[in-house]
Amino acid sequence: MIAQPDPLNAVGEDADQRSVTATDQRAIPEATVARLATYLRALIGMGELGVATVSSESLAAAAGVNSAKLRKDLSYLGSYGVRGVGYDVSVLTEQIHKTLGLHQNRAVALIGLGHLGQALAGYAGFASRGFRIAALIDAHPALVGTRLRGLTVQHVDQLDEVVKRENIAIAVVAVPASAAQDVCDRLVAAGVTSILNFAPTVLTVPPHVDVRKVDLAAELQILSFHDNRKAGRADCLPLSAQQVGGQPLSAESLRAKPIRKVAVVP
Amino acid sequence: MIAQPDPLNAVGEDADQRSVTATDQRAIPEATVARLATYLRALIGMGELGVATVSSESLAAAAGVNSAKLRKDLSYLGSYGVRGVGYDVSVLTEQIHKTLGLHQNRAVALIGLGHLGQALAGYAGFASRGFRIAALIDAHPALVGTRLRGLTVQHVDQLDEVVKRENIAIAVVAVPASAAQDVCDRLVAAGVTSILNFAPTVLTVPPHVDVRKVDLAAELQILSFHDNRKAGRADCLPLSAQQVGGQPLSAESLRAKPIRKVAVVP
DNA sequence: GCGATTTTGTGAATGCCTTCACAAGGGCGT
DNA sequence: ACGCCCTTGTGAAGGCATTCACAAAATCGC
Repeated sequence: MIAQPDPLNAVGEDADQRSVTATDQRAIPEATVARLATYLRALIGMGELGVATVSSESLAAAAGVNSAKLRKDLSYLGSYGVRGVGYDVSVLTEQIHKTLGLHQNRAVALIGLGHLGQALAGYAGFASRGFRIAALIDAHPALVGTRLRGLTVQHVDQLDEVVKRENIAIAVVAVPASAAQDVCDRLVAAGVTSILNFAPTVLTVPPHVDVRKVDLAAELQILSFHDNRKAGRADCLPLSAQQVGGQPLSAESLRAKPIRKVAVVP
Repeated sequence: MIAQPDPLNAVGEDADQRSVTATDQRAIPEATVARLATYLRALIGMGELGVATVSSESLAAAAGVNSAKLRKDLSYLGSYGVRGVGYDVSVLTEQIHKTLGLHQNRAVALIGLGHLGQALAGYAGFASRGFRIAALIDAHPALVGTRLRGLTVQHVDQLDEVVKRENIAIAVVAVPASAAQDVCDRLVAAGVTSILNFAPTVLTVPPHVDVRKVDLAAELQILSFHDNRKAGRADCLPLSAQQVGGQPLSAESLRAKPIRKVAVVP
C-alpha cells in the first residue's frame, strides 16, 4: 500500500485558528482527524460483530495503520483506554463520533445531479455515517422538479433559500468544472461553510470556508506515476535543452499573450 | 480552504524503494507527485486558452498553492523554467505528462457497476486525462453481457483473463465493502499493481501493490469536524470516568469475546 | 499479596514537507 | 554593452507527523 499523503490542493495557509476553540483539550492535528473516520468505521464494524474491547494493535491492523500512530491519535481525544486491557469499543466509538461532530446528523446539500451526482445521492454510506442529504439541486430544467430518493430536485436559483431553510452547513459539489466556481460562490453567499468538491477545478473561497477536493483523475495519475516507476521505465527523462514548443521561449511571447491569472478572492 | 493532508489510510510502511529506479534524477516526494496532477490540469487549461508562458506565481495561483512550493515541486522534474520569464506551458505540460507516466494511455479496469461504478464509467475526465477504460466487470448476472459505453460487461470470474488480455495494471474498485477484499485479491493475482478503492474498507495487499482510497463519507466527516470546531460547540467534551457501556471494562470481557483480528497478509 | 504479563500513553528522536529568503540567471531598454 | 528588473532554483530554517522505546497502570495467576 502506498503512502497517500494527498495534499492534492493543500493550501495550508490557514491551519492556525486551531487553538482558539471552546473545547481546547489539546488541538487535534489534521492528519489525526483524517484517520479518525477510518477508526470509527472499523470500530462500528467491530461493535456489530459483538467485540466489546479492542487493543491498539488489533484496531490499528483493522484500520491499516501502525499501533503507535493509532495510540497517539487516540490520545488527542483523551484517555479512553485501559492499560493491559485495551479500548472499550462502544465508548471509543461514541467519543470519535462526538469529536467528529456527527451527533447532530448534519444536513447536506448535493449540487449537480449528473451521473456522479445521482450516484452520490444514492450512496447509502452518507446516511449510515452521520449525514442526511437534505437538498438536491441542479440547473438542468429537465431535472428540476423530478423526485429522487424522496426529495424534489430544486433549481439552482433557489439555492440560497433552500440552504437557509434547511440550515445546511455542508455541501457536495458535483457539477461540471465550468460551473463549479459559480455554484461555490452561491453556496458561500448562502452561508455554507464546508464544501466537498468533485469538480476538477480549484475553488476559491473566503478563509472561513473549508474545501476538500476529490479528484478522480488525479488519483489515477498518482497511481500511474508509481506504476510507471515500478515498471522502471526510462522514457521519462528530462528534455534538456531540446526545443519542444514553437518559438524559442522569450519574454516577448509573455507580453504578447498576457498570462490570465486565476482570480484569488481574499 | 483547509489543509487536506489526507492520510486517510496512510500506511507509510513502504515508501522507501523510492531511490531504486532507472531514472533516479532525484527522487520525487509523495506530496509533490500528488500536486503534479493539479499543475498538469491547470497547464492544460492555460494551453487551451493560448497562454504560452506562465510564471510560478500565476501557475501557483491557478493550482491553489503558494509559489515557493510550486517552484520546489517543479525543480524535482529538472530545470524547465527561464529566470526572469517563467515556464513554457507546452514544455512543462509535456514534462509532467511524461513524469506521471501518462504518455502510454493506460488501460484501466473498472470493477463494480452500481450507481457509483456507472458514474465512473461515464466520467469523461478519465479519458481526457490519460486513461482508457478497457474493461467493465461486475458480478451481477443482470449486468453481465450488457453493453455500456461501448464495452461489454464481463463477469468477475473472467477477471483474470480480461486483465491479462488487456494488459491492465490499474484497476478501480467500486464494489460493496463486503466484496472489495475478494475482488482485490483477484486483481492482485491477475497482476494488477495499482488499485483505486472506493469501497469503504481497508484493503490488504502485498507490498508491491499500491492502493489509494477514496472514502466519500470520511471526507464529509473531516469537514464535519472542522465545521463543528468553527461553530465552537462545547458538546464534544471528554467523558471522564462516566460509565457508558455495560459492564465496567475488564479484561474478563476481552477474553469472553475474543477480538477478531483483521488478517494482515504479509 | 506480589510478581509476571499485558497494553496504554507519551517524551524524545527522526524524517518529511513547507516556507522563507536570496543569490544566480536571463532578457530588455537605452 | 551595460545596468535594471524580473523570476527561477535552492540552501537553510522551522513545523508537523511518524516512529521508537519505555515508564506507568492494570489485570491475572499463584
